[in-house]
Amino acid sequence: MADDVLATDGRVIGERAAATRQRLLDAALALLQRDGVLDLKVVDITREAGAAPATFYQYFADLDAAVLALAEMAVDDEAPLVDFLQPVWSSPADHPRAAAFVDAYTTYWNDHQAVLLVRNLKAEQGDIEFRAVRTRANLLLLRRMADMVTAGQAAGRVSPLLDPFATAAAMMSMLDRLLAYSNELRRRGSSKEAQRDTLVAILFHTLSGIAA
Amino acid sequence: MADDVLATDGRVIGERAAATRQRLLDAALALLQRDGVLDLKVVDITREAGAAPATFYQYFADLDAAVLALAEMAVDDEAPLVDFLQPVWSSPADHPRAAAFVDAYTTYWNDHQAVLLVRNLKAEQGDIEFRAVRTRANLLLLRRMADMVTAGQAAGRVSPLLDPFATAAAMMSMLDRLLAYSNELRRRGSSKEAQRDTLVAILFHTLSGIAA
DNA sequence: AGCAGGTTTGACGGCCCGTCAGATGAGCGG
DNA sequence: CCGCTCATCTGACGGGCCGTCAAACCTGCT
Repeated sequence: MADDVLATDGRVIGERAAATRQRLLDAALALLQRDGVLDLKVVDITREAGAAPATFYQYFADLDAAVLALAEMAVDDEAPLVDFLQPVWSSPADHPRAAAFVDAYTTYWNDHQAVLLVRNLKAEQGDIEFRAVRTRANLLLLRRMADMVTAGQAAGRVSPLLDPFATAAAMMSMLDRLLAYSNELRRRGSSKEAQRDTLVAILFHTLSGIAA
Repeated sequence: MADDVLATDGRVIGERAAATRQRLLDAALALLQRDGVLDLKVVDITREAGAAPATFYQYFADLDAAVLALAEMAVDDEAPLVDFLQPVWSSPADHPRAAAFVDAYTTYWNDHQAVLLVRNLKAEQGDIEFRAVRTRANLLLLRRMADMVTAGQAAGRVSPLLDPFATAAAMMSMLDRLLAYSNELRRRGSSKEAQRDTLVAILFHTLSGIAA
């Protein structure tokens, strides 16, 4: 399967076109980070990229398609995080692994925040394609966390009341949102370190069943 | 303090005007729920409300101001939820209280989802006013949860590693986001009941320190 | 040089924005 | 019932962005 990039009209694009497309994506990302989705305009993107407005539509059906492409780019960066969830946390000595995971996830989130916020909004509003990218991005991590819960339950450490997949999703949700919330929390008196340690403690206990 | 509603030009508005303003808000809410923020247009709002486009600007400086007004309306509905967090959960017999809280919060979320999604997006993108409404909406619950953690720590049930406020925020985050995620989870094999029970279990254990 | 693609563009009709100046409605003194 | 006044609403407009053409432009090849 050739996953060549296609233009809007379906033709496979060449080197020059690929470069233009990439310039457009770079410009879109920059504007997204600076102004947010609600102010993202294709005119601005093309201006920023030094192209004519019409060029944009050669490569993207509309603004959504471009943002979706940005979301695709973030998928790959999430996969390596799964390494921090291996092997199953089964003793207090594994606590640092949870900390390392939280730190790595925090970095990932900070790098991609602007895109992830839109991706999640669109997904939650019911857009099927954005749901799909989100799922594709998270699935490795979710499955791995669910496996940890299942293993913990088999070993009698984790409460059997927990649904493994729902638990995994709850942990991911907590991570995502708390990071988005982070600055406000600081203003209310929880230092970044306290936030981090709290996340680590909840995550470690929930997935391993081991008291902190 | 008279918190009379003002028109854009600063004058206090009368009865007829108040009704028009409300019709505009109702229309905006309906469209927001149907199409999402990204497709929300003032022309559509006024058309839906049976008014001229210019009328909209009598009462709202722009689209944001109207959405902010909708977010304000959601604040009041969140306050009553604090009753479910009283008194402090201190024995396994309090488990049903956690369940009742999750159910009530779920209802609240479902009723206001469209508005809450935008409010959170804007807040996370750094908009100060939207941050303020969000904080105002959540603060009662957050404080109460933080108090529960503090009480649990004093009683030796809850790990001292947890920062009370950060823990509260983590729980709220988990609730918000998991609800947004809910339908997708169902498709992956976690029933609504399993999701609910999982949320309840994590929430109850984290805030009370009591194993499920 | 000349040709054949792939690639970019200028220009256009259409829609939405946000703002006027003026029209419409409602209450009130006569 | 009139006519006045002030609050409220509106039609119409310049400006900007959207999305789509047909035409102009590049680039590699013969």
